Amino acid sequence: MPVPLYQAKAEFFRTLGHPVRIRVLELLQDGPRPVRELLAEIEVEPSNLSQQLAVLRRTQLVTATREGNTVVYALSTPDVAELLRAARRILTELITDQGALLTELRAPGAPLKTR
Amino acid sequence: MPVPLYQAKAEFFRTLGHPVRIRVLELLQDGPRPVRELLAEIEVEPSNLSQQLAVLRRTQLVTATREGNTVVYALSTPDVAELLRAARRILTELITDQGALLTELRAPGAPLKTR
DNA sequence: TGACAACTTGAAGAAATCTTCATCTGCAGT
DNA sequence: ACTGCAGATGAAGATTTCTTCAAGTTGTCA
Repeated sequence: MPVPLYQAKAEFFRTLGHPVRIRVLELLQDGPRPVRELLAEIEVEPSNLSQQLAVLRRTQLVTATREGNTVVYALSTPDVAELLRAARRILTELITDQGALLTELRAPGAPLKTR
Repeated sequence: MPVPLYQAKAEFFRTLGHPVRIRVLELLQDGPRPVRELLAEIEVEPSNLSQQLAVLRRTQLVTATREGNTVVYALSTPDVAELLRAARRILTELITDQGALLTELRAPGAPLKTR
């Protein structure tokens, strides 16, 4: 393997590991969008958004197309949407598990489940 | 949204964004394994592996169980395996799509397409 | 109990990533 | 050509994450 695959995978996940980039990808799930719209929905400075879009472009997760005086971004493959769904499933599960534990901890006198 | 969900997602992906942690998760896809075995397959110092395992434990992606004088790790949910598969699909696609352009991936930002 | 093995933990310097600011490019309208 | 707008880029300081080393647990066995 030219570049260790697990290295590439790690890099890939790291590019997803940023709130703004996640939001961008989620917004693009519903179809292409101009930067202007992304900017309206994500609370971040224009130059910061641009930086994050550049990261997504470098890893080929999105494509940018100039249309007149605006730039339109789109997911480069629908697989990305599927990945985000898989992630959401896991997160939901992990969080509800934790949440259940938390509520039990908050209820004094209630016996803790032991596994 | 209760607590920014996209923040939690980003954190989640960041924990996957490390070569050693990825390898660990992939090895655990085939079932639980003692640290000793992980150590034999991953080229990393014991203390470093331990640090990475701690990260995975904190985010609840894996569980650790002491069995005699060894510690056995396991995926906390099979969904993790599915996520890794989805990631592999995307990566494969992105990489084959690029073909010869792969070399340029590292260097400058991809130029904008013009229409 | 003492020695050893298997891991974990804390801490600190090194390295990577983020945010922000100033500057720059490409396009449209005048 | 000049101006303004939409984004992009480079660079620097702040923040986070990594790696490594020394020291600490916990369990086993003699």
